[in-house]
Amino acid sequence: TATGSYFDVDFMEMMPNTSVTAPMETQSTDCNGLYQDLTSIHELDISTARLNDFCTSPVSASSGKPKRKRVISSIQRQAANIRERKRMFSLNEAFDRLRRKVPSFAYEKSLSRIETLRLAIVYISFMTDVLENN
DNA sequence: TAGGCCATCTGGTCCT
DNA sequence: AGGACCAGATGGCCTA
Repeated sequence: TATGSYFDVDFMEMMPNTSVTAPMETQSTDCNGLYQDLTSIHELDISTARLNDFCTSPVSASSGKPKRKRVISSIQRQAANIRERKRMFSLNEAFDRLRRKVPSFAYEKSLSRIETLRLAIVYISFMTDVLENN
């Protein structure tokens, strides 16, 4: 395939409980309006990739000069989406590991990400105090 | 029903 | 050139 071995990984297999929604109007939909599984992207023919139109963004943040938008095909966009999902998945794994290290009541519902971070800060501060006072 | 949380998409920027 | 990272936008789900 034109997309290489990266797409041999079926990411959705790694996240069986992840609900896949199609909130954006730009997402692919099938004839029933259902979300098209992006993991089948490796089956797409690269020759069908459509380049986005060129256009200019207002101003480059670094140079201040008008800058051309990066051209990205729909195939590349889908690949970037998959990479982003994978990145967020590893971020959530890290949150889960942190959650397990932070004291909480077992009967409580799982800490949210922001709660986990805040509790971790408090916990680390507490443990630091304990160490310094011994 | 409003608000919090989350998953996902997207485009911009940085880095290799 | 392309991947990683990031922040904003959007929509779904859940709970008070």
